[in-house]
Amino acid sequence: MEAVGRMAGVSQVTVSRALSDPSKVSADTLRRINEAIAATGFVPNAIAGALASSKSRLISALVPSITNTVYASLVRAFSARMREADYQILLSETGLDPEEEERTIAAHLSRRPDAILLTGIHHSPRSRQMLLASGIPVVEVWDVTNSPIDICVGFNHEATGQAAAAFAHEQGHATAATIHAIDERAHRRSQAFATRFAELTGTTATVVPTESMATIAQGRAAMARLLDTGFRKGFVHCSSDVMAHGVIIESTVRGFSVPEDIAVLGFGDQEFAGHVVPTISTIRVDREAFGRTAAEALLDRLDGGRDNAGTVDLGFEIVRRDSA
Amino acid sequence: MEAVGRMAGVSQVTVSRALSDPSKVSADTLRRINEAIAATGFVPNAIAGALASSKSRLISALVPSITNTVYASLVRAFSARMREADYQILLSETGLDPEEEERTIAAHLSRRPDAILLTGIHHSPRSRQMLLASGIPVVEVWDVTNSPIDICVGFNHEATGQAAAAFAHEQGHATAATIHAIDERAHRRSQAFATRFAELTGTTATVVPTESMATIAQGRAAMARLLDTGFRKGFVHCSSDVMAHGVIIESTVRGFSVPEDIAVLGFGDQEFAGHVVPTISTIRVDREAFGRTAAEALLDRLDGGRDNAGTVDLGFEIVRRDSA
DNA sequence: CTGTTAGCGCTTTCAC
DNA sequence: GTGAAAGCGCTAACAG
Repeated sequence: MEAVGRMAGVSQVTVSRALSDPSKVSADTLRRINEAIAATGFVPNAIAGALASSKSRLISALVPSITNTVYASLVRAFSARMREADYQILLSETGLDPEEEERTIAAHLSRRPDAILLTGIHHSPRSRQMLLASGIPVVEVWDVTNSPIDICVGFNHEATGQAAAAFAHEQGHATAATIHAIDERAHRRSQAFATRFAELTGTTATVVPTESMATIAQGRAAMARLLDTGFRKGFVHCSSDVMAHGVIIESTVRGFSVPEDIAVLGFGDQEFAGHVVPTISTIRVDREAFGRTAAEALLDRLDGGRDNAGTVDLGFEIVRRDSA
Repeated sequence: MEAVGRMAGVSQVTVSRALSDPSKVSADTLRRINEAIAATGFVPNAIAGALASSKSRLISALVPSITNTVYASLVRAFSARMREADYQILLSETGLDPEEEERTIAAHLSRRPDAILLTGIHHSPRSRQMLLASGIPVVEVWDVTNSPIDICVGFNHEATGQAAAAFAHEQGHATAATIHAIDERAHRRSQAFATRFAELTGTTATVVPTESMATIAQGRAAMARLLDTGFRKGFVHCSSDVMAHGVIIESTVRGFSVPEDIAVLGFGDQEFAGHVVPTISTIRVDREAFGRTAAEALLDRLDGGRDNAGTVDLGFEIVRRDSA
């Protein structure tokens, strides 16, 4: 800035002003400064700016996995909104390990982000403490709780499982199974489904956990195991559309018809769900809305808003298609 | 650090040393400092550190879209490796617009990243200039060129299209079409396919562009259009597995059999390709390898390596399954 | 509208 | 092994 200022015949501060608020500088000065910037190829140093102003214009975002469409589209919507407001996103994957999340949170906080987005509501005590101590707005997405760290935007996972059980029951299914990926929230949806199904029908649903994240291969394998143990007819609740797709394929290949023999309900309403054959009935959650709402809540706070702490439940909706 | 030092009975610099290189501090001092850190909940300010040392330990990464599995898994592998080396990733989507990329590059460079990863080899002149002026290592991934900005890790898109045409020809197909998403590289793969197919068979392949990114719905719609214009038998080259999946679904629904009537070749070897019915023949590129190789090249450079500029072609492979 | 003076919280010399 | 001093490149008051 010093050099740019010299070239434009002004001091360093004036250059700073021209960049941060052009209206504070005379038209002629502004022109000369811009020329000097163009000539030198000057790129302001945001690190120095952040240190001096203690505003980093950086938002940190932590998700379990970015290859999972569900989180990726949430982050996309979140980033897009934050970027409009001139914030950048420091993104990290935390995987499934809370220890890993704790380390990542510490690393992110050292960059002094202006706010932070976390996935889920379970964080280690030390994580909570660091977050609270940092004093920045925190938004937890993709789940709801009565005791958020700060802001929380999500939906009730148990409620989706219960709604799925009611849906199965209404359709007269007397037998059911629930297949879920290795994911704490998927597990809770499955459990809620099984519990409510038992309450409604008196019959226990088989819970089939898989050893990894949701893939078609895992869905097929899980369904294969279920069929091998004698499952012949009934309702299959899946923790994701990808799993459901695998379940449908395996069932069809083995000669069962969907939904007549086996009715399948997915979760997430991913793009393909409405376009494969048979189309997949699913539980829709508006992923983009989570990202957008989380961003708005944070922006409101960053603009001086104080009273929007608390939980927002964005709900869900069962989308009935051909598979169930 | 001042406060931590006071509590531990040492100066601020000693705290700094204890954190950056514990071996420079006596065992006893180290212990007292660590106690003080634990007691105060001190989190070092990486912004100040970066300003003082002019090393940000930040790597910026620009991809067209994070919801596209192809780029997401590439970034995943890249981030994982960089993180092992204690670097964090500043990630942004650039979309399809080069202007947008230029703005994003400027914003990223202002954070003084230690290196930068870009997707593709086409960047605006001003982008190239800023990148060069920044003096940091630059890696371009997912394509190859004879004139990389610095390091380049990718594969030859034209070559994949040509190989696909040869593959179609070997199987005796006399008619062909190629469907591609709105993506410059997908377009080049399609063109290369059409050109080589014409050279080999004397027959022109129909090129079917779609108006958006790859989705099953787009694949189905494109195939519907193709069938509506009289396509009945032949080879369909697709710019992605997702498109291919849509093509297969639409063909099947309309009573055509795959691969007997219509042979379909995808691109990317995504997870589902080997598990849907029929399994999808595809062109595999090792996405994780691109991310990992790019990371290694950057790390080498950041560790003082100087001579690894240039292009690495990681190639591709046709995976023959049931759809073609 | 523009300039001067102080830092922001670290790392980097250079002493001791 | 430890400390003192001098910045890194900006922004934030405060003058004028």
